[in-house]
Amino acid sequence: MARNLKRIANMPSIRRMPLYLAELERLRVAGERWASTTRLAAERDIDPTQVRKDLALTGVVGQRKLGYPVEGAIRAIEEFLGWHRDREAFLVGAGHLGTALLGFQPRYRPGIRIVAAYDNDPARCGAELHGRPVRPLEDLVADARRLGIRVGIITTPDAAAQTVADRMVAGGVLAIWNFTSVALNVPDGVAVEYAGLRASLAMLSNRLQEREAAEAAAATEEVTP
Amino acid sequence: MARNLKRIANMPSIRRMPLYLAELERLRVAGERWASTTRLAAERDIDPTQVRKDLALTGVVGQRKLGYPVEGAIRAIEEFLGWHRDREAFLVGAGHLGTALLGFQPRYRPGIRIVAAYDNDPARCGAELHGRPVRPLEDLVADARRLGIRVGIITTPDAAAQTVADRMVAGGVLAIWNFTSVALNVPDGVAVEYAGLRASLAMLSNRLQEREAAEAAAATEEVTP
DNA sequence: AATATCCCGTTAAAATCTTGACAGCAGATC
DNA sequence: GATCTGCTGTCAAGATTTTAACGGGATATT
Repeated sequence: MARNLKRIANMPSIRRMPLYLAELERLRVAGERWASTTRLAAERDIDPTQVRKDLALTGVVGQRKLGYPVEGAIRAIEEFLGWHRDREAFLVGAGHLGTALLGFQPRYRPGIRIVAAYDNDPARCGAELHGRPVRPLEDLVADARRLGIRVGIITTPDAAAQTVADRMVAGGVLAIWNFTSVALNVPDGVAVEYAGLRASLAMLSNRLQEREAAEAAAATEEVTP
Repeated sequence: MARNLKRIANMPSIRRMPLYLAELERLRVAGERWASTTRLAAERDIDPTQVRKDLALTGVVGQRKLGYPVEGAIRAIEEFLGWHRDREAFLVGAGHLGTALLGFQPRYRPGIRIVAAYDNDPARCGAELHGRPVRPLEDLVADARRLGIRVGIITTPDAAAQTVADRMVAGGVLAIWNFTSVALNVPDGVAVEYAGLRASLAMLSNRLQEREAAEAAAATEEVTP
């Protein structure tokens, strides 16, 4: 039974959760106690029914006429995603992107707490980056085992990605957040999630092209109506 | 007709394009001339038919028995996404993340070329970051108009996002790559794409929880089979 | 030359995801 | 206290996306 919890929640729903969370947190800060899906949906251009279905996945129950309790919904989503407690993570690749991730406020990388960074470059090792030590890559496996690290983040150049992933797996990591464009080869039990910066950039380019095509079409239309 | 190019391509297909591109570029570097969807798909855990359908969108045509021409497919995808030529872009928010984006190799932010950064903090302005000038936010609108900038990137804290977006729109920007979690309010003609770092993190957390649940279930099973 | 194999491209079926419809209740209004 | 409104929760329909099935040509093999 527990084995078959697969596919209870669908992917798009999970990807939308952070949107709701952000909106709900804004409402909380504004002092609101209740949030209706009507408002939530309008902000993000989603169907209200969709929002209700998504929220239903988290177990939060709404109040007719009022909506969902802001605090309760936030807690429910966070628990659903496992963001109510931070997991310790290692980051490999202390370049620009890695440094940026280390510098993020906890609010911007919820669910994880990066406890150490690793790098191949001896010049970078030994130093501290935003309060976290930068250590040589060789130590990763032993450190991960010792500390029971379950989450790894890869922000290296593409060329190093597979090697790093191998070490993470050897160290017992179960989930890898991959910022490279390499298709990582890992055993079945390990989850790899592609950060997908290029994917969202692809969407942006595509939509920009649409806009420009529409512009061009409109211009043509004026000439030949 | 040109008006109705909407919904020719579906969203998931577009998001997958960069994966194919990365794989094809690896093959090109390896000296391969042909790429079969069988191999492409196996790498990324996608159905081969899906890959063929996606590639069909770009207009590239394959060769029976051999596959798709590596060079041709790369060119086709790049043109489909509008990545064959870089668009000039402004970046606002010269913090950690903004700096990281400025420092990326062109290969890692294809389709755009960031020509200047803007920031609210006078201490940051005037300097250069990875060869690009950092200018005061007040200048953004005029600069964007003068240079005909179409793409804006927001890497500010959430609080500043809407103000920045307003200025971008005023400056004539048509597409915004939004790294904040704010639901931006923009006119109809402007496209906003959420970078969605938190969305992919949500997926990762969810899958990690699945793995751990599976572990726990397996452990229980041993006790009570 | 005939046969076998590989892989594209298209059409059909299945699965997933989104949107619409509506019953029902809580609270506000009159 | 009756009515009206706003919002939840669920079921059904619709749209989109993925997977399966298969015909057919190009190349290699015997």
